[in-house]
Amino acid sequence: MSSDILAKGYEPQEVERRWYAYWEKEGLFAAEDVSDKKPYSIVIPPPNITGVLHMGHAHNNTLQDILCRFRRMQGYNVLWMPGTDHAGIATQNVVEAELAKEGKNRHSLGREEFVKRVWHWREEYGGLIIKQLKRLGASCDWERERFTMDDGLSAAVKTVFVKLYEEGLIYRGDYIINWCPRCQTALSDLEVEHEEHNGHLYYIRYPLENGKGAIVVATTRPETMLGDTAVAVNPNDERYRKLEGKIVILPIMNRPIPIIYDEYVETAFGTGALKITPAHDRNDFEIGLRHNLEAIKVIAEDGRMNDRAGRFQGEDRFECREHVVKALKKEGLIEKIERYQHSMGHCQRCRTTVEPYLSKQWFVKVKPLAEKAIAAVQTGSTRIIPETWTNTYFEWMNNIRDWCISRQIWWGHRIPAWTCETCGELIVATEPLQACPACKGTSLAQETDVLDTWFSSALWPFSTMGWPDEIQALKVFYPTSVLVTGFDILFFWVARMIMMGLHFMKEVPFRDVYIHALVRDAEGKKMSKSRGNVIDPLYVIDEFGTDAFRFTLAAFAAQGRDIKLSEERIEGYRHFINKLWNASRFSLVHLKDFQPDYFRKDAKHLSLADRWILSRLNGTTETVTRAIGEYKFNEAASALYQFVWHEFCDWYLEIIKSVLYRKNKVEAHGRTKTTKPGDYETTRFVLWSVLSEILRLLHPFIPFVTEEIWHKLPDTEGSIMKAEFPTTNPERHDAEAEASMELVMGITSGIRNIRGEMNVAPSLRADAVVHSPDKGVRGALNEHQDIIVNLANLKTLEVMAPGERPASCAASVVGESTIFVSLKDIMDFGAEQAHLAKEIAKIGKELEMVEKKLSNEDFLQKAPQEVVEGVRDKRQRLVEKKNKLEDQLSTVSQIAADV
RNA sequence: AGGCACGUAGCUCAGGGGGAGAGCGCUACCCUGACACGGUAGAAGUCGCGGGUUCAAAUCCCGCCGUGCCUACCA
Repeated sequence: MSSDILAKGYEPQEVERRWYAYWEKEGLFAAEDVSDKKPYSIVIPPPNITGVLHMGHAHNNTLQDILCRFRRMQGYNVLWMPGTDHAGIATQNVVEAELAKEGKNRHSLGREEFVKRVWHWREEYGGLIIKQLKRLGASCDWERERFTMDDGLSAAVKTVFVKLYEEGLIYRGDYIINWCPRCQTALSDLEVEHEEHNGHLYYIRYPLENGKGAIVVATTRPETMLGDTAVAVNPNDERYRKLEGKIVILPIMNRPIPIIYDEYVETAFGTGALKITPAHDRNDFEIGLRHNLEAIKVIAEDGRMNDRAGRFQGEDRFECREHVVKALKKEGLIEKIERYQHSMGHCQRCRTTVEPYLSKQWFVKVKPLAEKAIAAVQTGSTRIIPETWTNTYFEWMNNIRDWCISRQIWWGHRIPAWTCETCGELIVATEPLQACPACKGTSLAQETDVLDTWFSSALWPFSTMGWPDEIQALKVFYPTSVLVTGFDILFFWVARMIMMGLHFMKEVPFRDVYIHALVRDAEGKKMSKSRGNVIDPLYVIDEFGTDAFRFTLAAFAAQGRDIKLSEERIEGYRHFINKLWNASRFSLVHLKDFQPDYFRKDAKHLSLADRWILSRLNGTTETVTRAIGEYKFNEAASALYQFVWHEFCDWYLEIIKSVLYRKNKVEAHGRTKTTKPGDYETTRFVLWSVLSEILRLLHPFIPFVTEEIWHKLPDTEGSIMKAEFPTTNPERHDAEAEASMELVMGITSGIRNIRGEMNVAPSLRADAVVHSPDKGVRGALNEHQDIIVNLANLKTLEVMAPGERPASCAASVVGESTIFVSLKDIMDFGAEQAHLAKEIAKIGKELEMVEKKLSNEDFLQKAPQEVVEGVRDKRQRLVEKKNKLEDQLSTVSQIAADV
């Protein structure tokens, strides 16, 4: 494109739409299955098809996109694998709600029709979040988009299931699981969320069979007593010694149940006697196994009492609780009721109180898999970053329990198992069989349960790449380079991927796991619909532009700290985008008709400012490259912010204006000053180079605006996505230039400071004098005095060895130099005295601390020599500065007195 | 109950044994030809509290307080 001048204001909407379409059309997101380039791969944490883009997605995917764009520009063959998750329970709930509005339910539809309906829903709405990710600028290889229920992934799921079953790592059995009576399905331990709840502890008297007294048990769930099959006490509990072998009569049910002895019972809790309901409590179940107790289910799948609950049949479990207590009270069997706070499990999807429930389910035997997964992190095959999460990972993995993977819903991967209706044989196979291998019977009933959604997610890193087939992509891109995710799914997903990856691929699924923080509201509260404090990413994008949004997320992404987001903060970074836009606009005006090839050969006579900005650019490139490599996105972002705004814009552009304008026949401030021939073109060359590299450094963070400007920049070809990410160049590092510029900037700021303090009108071009004892410093200042004159708005600047104090001026000390700004008619001696006194006081404080240090014998002896020397130097500098300021003060006071 | 993280300027946070930093906000002045979504200058912090290690602690260690989160089978 030609070097058009940029529009006055940056308009994100139009620019974003245009460039995203261009990137897609040009296939710039595509990974190569065969390539000489080094591979770099990331699999996206697949968002739920029911999801709409929220802040968590926005943050998560922005970071991934930064990594992918960065590596692509560095020349890697990047695969960012996208896709979505079928989200079993969540999606089923959504479609069921839709049906309910039509007065239907899934049972009236039947399984097959219902599943069809969900697929329809998915076709219609399931792609929404993908569209939203595109607005975020996500550079996924969309050609490869996968879905956890598509054919390939379903094949992977079946293969894994069958293999694990054959290896004895999947089994079916009757155990206590978490049951959601509303969703009517089993849940894994992880899908249950515990919350503190104000309940009661009921003390219930169970009379002894022999009529001689009773034993009192304490429980929070009286309704489960209907299914009690024992009362347990601790064998070491003196109080209950003599009850050995005794029988109690279970109230209401009038069922004789034994008193048993089990170490599990805590003597200190309640009465030290525990009612045992093996069918409705995990621990009771285990005690029941040890003592061969019957397990009586009294609650049905819908949370209502069943036929084993006697006269309470049909009542809701909580309603039943009240009625049981009432009945017990009536019989005088309630000893007391205490208020009691305890935690209760809730269904992650619908918040219903979860019921511990005895039922036949499928489980994964996790221990053997977990051991290898622990080792992988211990040995560093996979690194978890920040490291602090490894503790959490180990903690969980060491205490892991078997994973209940069967769900009694219809939307999901149906378990590939059949039961022979003739002989009862259980058959597990990837494809349906014609006949039972045991009895040759042909009446085979497929398992109706589906798998936990996370079962298919666990295979994501290799199932998306074509496994179990031997696919080229798998060879190139597995293991993936990094997984970027929030800690909330460390166990659900990350740990399980590591286990499955190791088991089936014999290799970890990712080298790094980068765990990022949560996005919260401005007060640090979790964003939630019910709180009403959510900020919609799409609103933010519309309002401020994607780039401002992305840069904000990156700038706040400090490791280990949550992001508190507010519109105000995003607005701040919109200003940065605008600043870049305008700096580019300025640059492009002056790069009109610029032909870099000519100057590339001849770019020799670099000015101080040129050498300085190139050196600083080099340092910034180094910082940014290192920081992204270490996942320190905030460091990279703030280094760029600092460089672009405060070095490039504030100083470099301001300095080169005099060169650029003169050549344009514009006399800056009406002054003309000769510069060496070729300066103009050299400056343009440096300006062009620096801007070009700034755009490339920023592109991973703010892809749209950088692409837009890139196409206006002379001598660029095609997309900035294909441009090389800047590399550091030792030749550009120029300590001397940085030192000289620091001197020049220091003197400039010093003069500006005096002007500000002494209320010199900004329009007034003042005269200034610098006294400097160092010949080198004088030389440098003389050489670059045009910079100071322009930026401090001076008429004249005189640099000389310390000598007589110029008349009617305010003074300040910078380094070894003393600066004088002539004030003539506007000299205010009182103000100058105050100004100097303030400076002296500041130095005095610093000096005091330094003196204290140097008077400490231990410090002088024990501290490293260079530290001691450093402090001595500092004292020297402070003393000199103080003396100079005091001289000035006494002179000014003298003059003030004379006047 | 156990574990983890955090407490630094009014706000949001970097930093992490020897000179307290940034952004926003605030104050003053300035519509100077890229940008008022801007410029220049300025004010502002016993780095949560107490102890310890050290010549030296915001920084390392211990305790406490506060905040947030995670894990847990005391009914």
